[in-house]
Amino acid sequence: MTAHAAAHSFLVATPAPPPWRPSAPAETVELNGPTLAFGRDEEVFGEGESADCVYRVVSGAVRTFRILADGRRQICEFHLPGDTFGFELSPEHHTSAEALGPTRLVAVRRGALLENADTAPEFARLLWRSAVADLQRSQEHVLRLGHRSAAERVASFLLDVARRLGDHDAFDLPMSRQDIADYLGLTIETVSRSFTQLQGLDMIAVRSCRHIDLLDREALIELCD
Amino acid sequence: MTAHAAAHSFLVATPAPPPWRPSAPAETVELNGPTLAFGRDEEVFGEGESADCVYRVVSGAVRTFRILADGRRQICEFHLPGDTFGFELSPEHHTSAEALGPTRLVAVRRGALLENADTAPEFARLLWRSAVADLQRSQEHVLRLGHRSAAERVASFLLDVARRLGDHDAFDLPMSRQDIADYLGLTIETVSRSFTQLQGLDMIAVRSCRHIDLLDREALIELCD
DNA sequence: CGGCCCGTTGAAGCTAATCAATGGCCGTGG
DNA sequence: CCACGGCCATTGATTAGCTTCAACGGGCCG
Repeated sequence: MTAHAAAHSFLVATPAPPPWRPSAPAETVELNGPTLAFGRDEEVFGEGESADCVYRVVSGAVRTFRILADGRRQICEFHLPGDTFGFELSPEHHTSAEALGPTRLVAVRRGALLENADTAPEFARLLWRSAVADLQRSQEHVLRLGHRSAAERVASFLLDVARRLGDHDAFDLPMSRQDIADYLGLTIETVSRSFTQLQGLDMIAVRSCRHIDLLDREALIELCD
Repeated sequence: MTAHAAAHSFLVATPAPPPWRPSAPAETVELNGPTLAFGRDEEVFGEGESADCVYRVVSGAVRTFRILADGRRQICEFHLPGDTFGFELSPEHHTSAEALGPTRLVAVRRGALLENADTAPEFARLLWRSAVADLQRSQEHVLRLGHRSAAERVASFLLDVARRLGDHDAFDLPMSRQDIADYLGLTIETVSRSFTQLQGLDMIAVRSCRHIDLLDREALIELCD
């Protein structure tokens, strides 16, 4: 159904030479292979489509989401460079995925983990860690949504995005206010007011819509635990 | 630190004889081995403790949660019979886990997936599917929390628990109202009012605090998509 | 320069939180 | 067996915060 479906069959991912070390903070194994390119709002996969592959973000960003019966959109997760997404139990995806802007992805066939466990253990380990990492991001998102005020959700969101983009104090948000609202379970107006509020408290500076400076990380962390 | 820590070293999990079939709805591979017994509110593991094992629920139920700085408790997930929990990237657990009532668990050493991928592929596949299932439950929970009213959250929660307990119209909730509130990001009063409201709409019957009848599944499903 | 899209700001309404009190179930002890 | 006490759940009244509806502003592109 999707334009890139035919490309999947010859996509490969090979383990890199250095051995895996348990304490290494950065990935020591990389996925290589041809990348798929997507433009802004372009669909990677749709809800109900066959889930043949999982995807690793090389550059850009992706949202996975579901459209509810009343038309509201809930974004399950944003996937940033290094993240892997699309893990499914069933043969079909139960979310849709779209690129936020120009994005490059590597696709990996489902089942590659178990098939390669003996011949390429580092590769299997990487896929395993990717799935567990995806699980942990989802659990953190639950903590972000449960019984928390709008400002707390936005503060937690900004700290999370900053960390995942390299942990700098200044960064560009890859997503719109509407995306953030649909991610945090708020309205676009409430998100906007929360940005203004955090700026008034000198915790952040909003240099432009997308460009954020974290001025007081301690205060932001305290705000959301 | 925990009372059962010494037992972990000799816990085993062996694949069952029947071969794995992709389309089988029920698990065709089972984890066997000694079970750990827990009483009501007893701790399985605590936040920050070493994460040596993952756990499969044999009977009873478990909550995983975090205590926030202001004292509020966010329950990340309830784990019912057949569910596996405790997957971690880091060497330590980042949530705590407690039994809701009398509960039996099987513990599986971390790394058992990759170690056994060649010698016991069905077992490795089961662990892999368990982790992905845990991920999917977490993602469904995000959908349950994001931008939904109290009644919608409770309806979705009841349908989910009913399905996971065998999909009968009558069942007993293994958790208290406070547990439900901390799971759905609501207060205990709002949860109680939502139960009353759903009962007034003849969608459910609350025979006792814990015993629920689903009277109109269609309406409940429509309420929460 | 003009139009459009996205984000921000303002005012009013509504939902859930909070504060407070009552009711019901169950264990213990009289 | 019944009485009492404690815990949990329910219900009521008020408050706070988010949503909704509406208007304005500012950047970007034709």
